[in-house]
Amino acid sequence: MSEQAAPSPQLSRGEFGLLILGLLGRREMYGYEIVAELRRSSEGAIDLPEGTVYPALRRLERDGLIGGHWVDVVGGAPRRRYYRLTEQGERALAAGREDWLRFKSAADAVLGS
Amino acid sequence: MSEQAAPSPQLSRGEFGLLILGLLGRREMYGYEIVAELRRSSEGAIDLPEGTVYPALRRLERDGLIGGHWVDVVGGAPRRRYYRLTEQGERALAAGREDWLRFKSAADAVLGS
DNA sequence: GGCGACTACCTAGCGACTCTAGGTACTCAG
DNA sequence: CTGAGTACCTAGAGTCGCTAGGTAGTCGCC
Repeated sequence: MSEQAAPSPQLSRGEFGLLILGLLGRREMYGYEIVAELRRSSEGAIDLPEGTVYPALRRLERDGLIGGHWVDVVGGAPRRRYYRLTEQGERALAAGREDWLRFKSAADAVLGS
Repeated sequence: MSEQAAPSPQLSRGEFGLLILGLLGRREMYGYEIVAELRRSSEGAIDLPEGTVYPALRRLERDGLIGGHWVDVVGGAPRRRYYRLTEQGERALAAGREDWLRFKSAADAVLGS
């Protein structure tokens, strides 16, 4: 290992980034859609403002975990930037899922629910 | 409202603080012990450095969620600062547990585990 | 023709948190 | 006398989340 710095030694950092990766693991999506889809598929429990999501998408792209491309929409609607996982992003998602499972049961043990 | 700022609109902020509250909900503990106990009861999954825990304890005390008192130890060992939950801390822990449950199932839905 | 609502993107800057990397001070074993 | 253990602490850097704006176009409504 150590071909690259581990991004989440402790989870907690980049947690929302992981959720975005989770969504993009299902299908290609654009920022505005991610905000809505996150709210919908979490039944309102996770409601990230745009000012959180757009910078997160830029970080994920900067770090090579996702790739984006512009798509023009017919009918004068604003163009969209669609993102999909890169191969590195797939691996990060898989690792992140494991981290999440570990963290979840650890936190459950501590919180005693 | 605004008798006091809501501390966790989205979880994620003060998550480790919540874990500390969870431990202190079981019994009085001191900082150094919390580090070890967190590592032990999470089976190594959560391993916070002292530089994270001590400032977190100070914040929690500053915010009135925990109260600390010094205890001298016989035998020349360093004195310890034991912390226990205040009433406000108990309430915060209960609310935090609910937040955690909501966040957990939301994240599970998104990550699809 | 003007107003609000919606889609879709973006950024600067504040505040908050985590962690690194030290430091203090004392005890005990070898 | 060196190292390991206990137990506390802090400054500073880096990162992240969110507020609060802004741009720009379309659409429906009165």
